[in-house]
Amino acid sequence: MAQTSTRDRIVITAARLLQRQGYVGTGIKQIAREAQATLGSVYHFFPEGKEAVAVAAIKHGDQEFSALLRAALDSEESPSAAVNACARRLAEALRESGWVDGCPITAAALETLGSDSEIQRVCAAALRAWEQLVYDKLLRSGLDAEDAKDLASTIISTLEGAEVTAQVNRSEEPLRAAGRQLARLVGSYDKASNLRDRPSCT
Amino acid sequence: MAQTSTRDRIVITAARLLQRQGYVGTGIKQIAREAQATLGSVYHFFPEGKEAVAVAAIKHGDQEFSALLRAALDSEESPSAAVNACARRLAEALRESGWVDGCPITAAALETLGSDSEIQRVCAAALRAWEQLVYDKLLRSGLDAEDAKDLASTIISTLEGAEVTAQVNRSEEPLRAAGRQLARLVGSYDKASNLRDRPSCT
DNA sequence: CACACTCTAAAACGAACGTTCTAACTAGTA
DNA sequence: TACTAGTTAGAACGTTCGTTTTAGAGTGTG
Repeated sequence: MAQTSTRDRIVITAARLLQRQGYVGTGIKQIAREAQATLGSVYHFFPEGKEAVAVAAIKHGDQEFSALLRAALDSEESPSAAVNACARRLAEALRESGWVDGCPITAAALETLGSDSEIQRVCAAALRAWEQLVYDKLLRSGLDAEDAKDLASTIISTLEGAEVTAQVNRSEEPLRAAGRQLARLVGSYDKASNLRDRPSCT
Repeated sequence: MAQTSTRDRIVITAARLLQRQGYVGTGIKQIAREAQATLGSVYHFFPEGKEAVAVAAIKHGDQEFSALLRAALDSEESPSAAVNACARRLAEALRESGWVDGCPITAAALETLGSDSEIQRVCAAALRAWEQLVYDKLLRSGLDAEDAKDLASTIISTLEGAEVTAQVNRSEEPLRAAGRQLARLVGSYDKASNLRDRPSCT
């Protein structure tokens, strides 16, 4: 962290703080302090002010989360096991952070719902990107396009919600339960085709 | 609203604002203004300050959400249809509010994760209560206790997450998709027993 | 050396924050 | 009328907010 550029330190620190305290709860002076930068540096790199810092930070969090999701999805071949792996990795990361580092965008997204700020748009884009990752995995596994669309949306929603529930309860269990149930749900689409092809049950 | 007591107006207004802007994003002066009360009144009824107002507001939102959930769960006999009804009613209410009135506690819960404030505890209690409502419905429908526990947790998580996704995307679709998938998931537990009892497939 | 450019430092601005305080108004009771 | 308790009104305190401003280092090029 000492050899990273000042700009990177600001973005990374802002991402962590936004994720934990939300947009309004995070001061630009706090970002500067914890990033070991000065207020002048922050406004030098982000002359448009706080919102620009937040947008960059959310994009950073988006990519980090995408990487985690991609790794988990690629770690298992079957889509149901892959989805379960996502939930398990999220649970692990959440516990290790002391239940504070959850979804990088939820808090900021909820606070800026009323306003039509740029923050809204990057959050929406992040959600869409994550859904696309899941969607692609499901398609590669041979699911119907329409089924995959509904499923991918639900999987992201469930992971999102289970993460919040896990944070509030300070427990991995909501995420683990969500992983199990999502695996069962995804598996039910496989089984449907299995049943169709199985000669003993038609 | 004109004939409700000042205290009630404060609580109801605070609940709406907390739900839309979160805890730090909602000022105590704004609460007083929009509740048509004065700052003196607010501190008269809540001498402990902002946090006490928030706790009362969140408890109010909890009960309102519980009522909606209970009504939806009771509107259908089969558990899968009931869960789907929950999602549909949430989608309806969300659209009617212009995508701003989502889950009454998520925003406040996320902001106060680090601190061990009373707000944390009421939010956790609310989540547990909602889960219990779903759990009871599933038990009444004849599911295993262990299955019902996992399922109820996942259902609440999914509704929670789908609501956020729907808000960010300004669309009912995430909630409707979640409702469909949750219905399928719950139905798969029914079908398991159906399959077991069906003579043509053993 | 001088110059331009990037980056950092620190002080200061008005506005809004949560909170406290005192004063006044409105019943109801004697 | 006088007294009390419950409620409202509004000014004021110190602090922090996001932002602006001005000045000063650091570095490579002419």
